[in-house]
Amino acid sequence: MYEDDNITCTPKRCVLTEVTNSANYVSPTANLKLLTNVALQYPTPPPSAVHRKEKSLQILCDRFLNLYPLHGEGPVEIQLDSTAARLGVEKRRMYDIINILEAMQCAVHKRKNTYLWHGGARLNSFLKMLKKQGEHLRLSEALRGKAPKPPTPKHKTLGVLAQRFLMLFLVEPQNTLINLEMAVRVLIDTSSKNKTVLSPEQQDRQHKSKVRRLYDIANVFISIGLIEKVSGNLILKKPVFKYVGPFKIKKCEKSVLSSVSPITPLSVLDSQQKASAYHVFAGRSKRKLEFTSPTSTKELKLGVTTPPHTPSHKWDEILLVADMELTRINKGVVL
DNA sequence: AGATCCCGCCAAAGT
DNA sequence: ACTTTGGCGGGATCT
Repeated sequence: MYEDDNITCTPKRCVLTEVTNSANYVSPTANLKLLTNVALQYPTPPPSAVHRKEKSLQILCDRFLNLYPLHGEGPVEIQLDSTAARLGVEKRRMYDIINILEAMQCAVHKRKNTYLWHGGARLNSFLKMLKKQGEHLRLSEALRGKAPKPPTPKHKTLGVLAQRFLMLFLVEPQNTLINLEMAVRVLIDTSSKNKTVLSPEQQDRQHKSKVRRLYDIANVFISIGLIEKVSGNLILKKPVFKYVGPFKIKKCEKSVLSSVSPITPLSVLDSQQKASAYHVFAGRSKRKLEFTSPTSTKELKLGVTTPPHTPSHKWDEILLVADMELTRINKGVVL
């Protein structure tokens, strides 16, 4: 059922005697032993090579969603260990995925080893809240160095990072392209690091680490259908991402339906909603994912200037990103 | 060579 | 003390 996804074709049949040079009949048991030995003779199929892609978080998440669809019935319980086994991965990888999905309200940590899967049932409303939160954090301004970068909590950093990464898309005009460099810049809290004045070396390490995480996050976001990687842009070599959610129906590799536009309008994002909860995640644990406590915004009092709608075509998009990128490059290191 | 990011060590949080 | 979570970055792989 599962696990068959990777199989591309059936290995070519061949008679045992061809392989063993033996014409004598052997019992099934002996056969097995023989085959095992023969198999060991052959060079172990490249343990890596093509396999790396197969092991990507995106693929893994795809397979995970195969087991637990975004658009399923009622909530379902997920056992991490057994799921990991079914998917044939280390349990550690399950944490990578489930943490991000949890941050998207797709699942809730119920108890040890157990999550309650809600799928995308809450996604739309949650995205609305994320956008609000993003505006509250003034991420749009922060992106352009017009506002301080919001401090980041210490727990659930992957989940928080995922949420904030997504906020960037929600807060910006539709179709804004965002690259990882831009994102990391706002998402790294450089301001108050206690007294630890990050040495330029540590800074670089931190930066790289954050980028790694964003790659991970981007991969599951892509799997969920929230964002897309925009490839082949002529201006920037680095990849940029584009928001395409919520609920872009995953195009199944196998069957292609006739319908064309599986993209749900983003109208939901424009409506207002009272966002009262900062603590998004239920649960009594210390490892609670929380939105940054209400930023004590008394220093800068600017109205949120999120542009209403700026339908822009490709070039505008690219130029926007290019502009920001150039600005960064020219500006060098900034606080 | 630089971008991408899998893998798993090991420490913190939880029981 | 033991187990479960998950931060983190070395280095393999891909472009």
